[in-house]
Amino acid sequence: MGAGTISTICSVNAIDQETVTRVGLRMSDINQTILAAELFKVLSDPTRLRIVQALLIEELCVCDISALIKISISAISHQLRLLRSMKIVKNRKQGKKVYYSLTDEHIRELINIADEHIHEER
Amino acid sequence: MGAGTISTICSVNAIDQETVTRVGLRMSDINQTILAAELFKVLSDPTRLRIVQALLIEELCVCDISALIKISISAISHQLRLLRSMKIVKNRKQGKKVYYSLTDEHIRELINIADEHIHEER
DNA sequence: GTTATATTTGAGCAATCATTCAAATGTAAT
DNA sequence: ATTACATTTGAATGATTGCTCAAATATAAC
Repeated sequence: MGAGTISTICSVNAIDQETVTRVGLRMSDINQTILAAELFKVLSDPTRLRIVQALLIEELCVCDISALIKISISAISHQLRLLRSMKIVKNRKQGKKVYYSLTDEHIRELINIADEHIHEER
Repeated sequence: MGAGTISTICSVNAIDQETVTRVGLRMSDINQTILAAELFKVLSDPTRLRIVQALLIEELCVCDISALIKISISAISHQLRLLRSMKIVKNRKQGKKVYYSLTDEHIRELINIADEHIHEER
């Protein structure tokens, strides 16, 4: 037998090496892919997406987000922390309350296109 | 004490009910949010996103995708099944091979916008 | 200071998920 | 029918994740 150490990968002959290298050259950098995946991941949870959708309308405090989305304050706060770490939202304190808002409008475009995709029956 | 059964939620007084109802009226349907989250979730895994990026360039067989992305054929096949179930990709058989391609070009827009977002230093 | 309210945080838990492995299916050549 | 190759599938596993609960901050009113 012999052959390489990679056992689960296709036998060498089957791969169209020309195609693989051609496409490989046109693919973006893997690190960029990972960053993009992270961005999509932020929007991949219904709770987080709902928070973002709400903040697209106007700035809100934690308490009101919780009432609006009907999820515990603690859960909201955990998700806001994640959104903050990803630089999707920013916050400002006013008295006892903390108000959150979006840092970026690109998010709006992403959500709009996703909605378009969904509305197209197939 | 007294009050309602919801203990983790903000005490009633703190919620700005007017704000909550105003924003609530402008929010999209929760089911639509869930569908959009599902779409984002498809793109939230680096392996899946890489597959989609490759198929944006041209149609590929499972074997070549595996060689290109350097992930086992089995893992690729599992992800392709998921992508198929979400109607993101379609396939055609030719001999022993199965060729996959994208069903929809909206995906390209989503990925482009995500890339724009990433390239903006902050 | 104490009390009350608003938010954050950490640990713990159940659920989800991406991958691997082994076995099964499909397809073509001998 | 047998062999070889390409892909699919199911079970198992380790890792990640979203939520809850309890406790900790932070801020303001008393």
